[in-house]
Amino acid sequence: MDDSSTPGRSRPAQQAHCNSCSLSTLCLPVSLDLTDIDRLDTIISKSSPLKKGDQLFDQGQPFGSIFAIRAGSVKTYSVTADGDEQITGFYFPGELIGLSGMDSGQYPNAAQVLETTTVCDIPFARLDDLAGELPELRRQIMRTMSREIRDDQQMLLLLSKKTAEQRLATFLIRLSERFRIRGYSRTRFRLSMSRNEIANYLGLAIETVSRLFTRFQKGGLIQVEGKEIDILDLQQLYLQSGECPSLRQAP
Amino acid sequence: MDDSSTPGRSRPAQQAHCNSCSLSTLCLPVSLDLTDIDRLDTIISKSSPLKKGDQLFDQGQPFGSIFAIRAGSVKTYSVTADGDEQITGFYFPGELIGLSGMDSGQYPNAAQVLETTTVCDIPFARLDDLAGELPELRRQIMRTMSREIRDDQQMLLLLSKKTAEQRLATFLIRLSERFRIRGYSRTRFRLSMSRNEIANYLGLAIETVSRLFTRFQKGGLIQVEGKEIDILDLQQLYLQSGECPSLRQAP
DNA sequence: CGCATGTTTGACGATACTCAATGTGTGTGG
DNA sequence: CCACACACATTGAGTATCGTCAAACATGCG
Repeated sequence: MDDSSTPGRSRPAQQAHCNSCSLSTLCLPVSLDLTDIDRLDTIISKSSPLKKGDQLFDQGQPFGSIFAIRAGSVKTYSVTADGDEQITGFYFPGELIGLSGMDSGQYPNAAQVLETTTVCDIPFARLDDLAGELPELRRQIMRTMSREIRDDQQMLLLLSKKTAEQRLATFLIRLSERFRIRGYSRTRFRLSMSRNEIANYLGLAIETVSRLFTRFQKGGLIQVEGKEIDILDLQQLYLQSGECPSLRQAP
Repeated sequence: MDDSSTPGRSRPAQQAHCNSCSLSTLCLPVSLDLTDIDRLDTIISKSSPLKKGDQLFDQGQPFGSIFAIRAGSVKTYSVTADGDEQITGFYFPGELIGLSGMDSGQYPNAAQVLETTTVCDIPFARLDDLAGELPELRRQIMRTMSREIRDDQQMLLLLSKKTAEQRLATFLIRLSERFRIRGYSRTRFRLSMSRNEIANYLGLAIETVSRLFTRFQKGGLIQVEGKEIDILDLQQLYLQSGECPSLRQAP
């Protein structure tokens, strides 16, 4: 079996088709016209399905491509000097990964697949060329990076100021919103990451996360069964989260 | 006295001159040729000196410009639902602020001046136009955003995994490096932010920061006198910080 | 079916926070 | 120029939240 750590090589790369992709309103093609999307298509290749645990890229690996998720989910993480990892984000269909590698020429973090996942491989050199010709593409890339900065800073606030309870409530609410935007239920979904990964991401011990799930369930806020979660009282969860309502997007 | 919350308006804006600016190797003009820098100059205006406490922009304010620091220092912070603030970064000469406002059309955080500071006001719409014509400028903007993402993610790691001691050591080391790059001493410098701001940034209580300064001093690592700091044992401080040596830039 | 991995629950303890008082600097006005 | 006020900083004592350790329990895969 061939090495699937460099997606798109394990089998001959397939060309992607943004035009027919249901994610085009969330992903890079936003606000491109059909002609421009076709040009984007020519540089993008779709990976064969990656399976849980496959690396999209490793920390320190030379930066070459950014990746758009077509289906599945991915985590990014940095590794510290003493070997333990810090998860910096979870990514879902339509989202872009790898942009933080642009500056230094190598990925400053690693990306690993959480479940069976397919991605679009977008060679950065070619994307950059295209960005020079298509102003809307350029803007969309920048907007994506801008959003990433904003989201990371929101996480700084969470890690610095919020209690364990608020962190988990915030986490669930943000997931809920992201699923909603993608057309899924905002109250019933599957957590593709493990408790350990949730804990790591939220800066908590796994035991704390486990206890909180139990407490939220006893309080009637949620119903959990393994990775399946059902949010029973989104309103109450929102109050627990300490989130600022003004930052919500208009429906 | 006129409102200086919108710098560049309090007095007639002066044109900036990147060509003669000593920061051009750190700032936006990196890798632009002289002709291109001249074009950049035409859209940039230099602010009159801002004084401690002045706002560069407020959270939620419509996004219009990004700012480059010429002299002084600035903090950015987000405000939570219940009113307390989280500092998301400190910025020094040659660094760019405000890029996170691109996506949503309003600044998701606020920026406040820590000491007497002058900045360059760069209207984003015009910068964006210029980015369409100058590929190197486009790349530099993207690299800047990429670096911001990387730095924020480093902070996530710090807040999530490091002890109070490691956080402060890391903070001092990173400052040291940034001063070195700017041609200042890497062992003696002035902290333009208060203890409170350091504590806030590092996700600690002010008392903890104060105790750590004392402990570091007793341990012979540093010498503090108010805002003046002298790093006596950079090596040891580095060991305390738990930072990964591989991430250091080549000298 | 059994091992491995992941999750839950409990008891205990440490790190860092809160509260409170004292100490130090800085700017203002007499 | 000094005294006062105010913000900022330091130091101490007590405590709470969350992490660590440990064991039982569930889940899933070969």
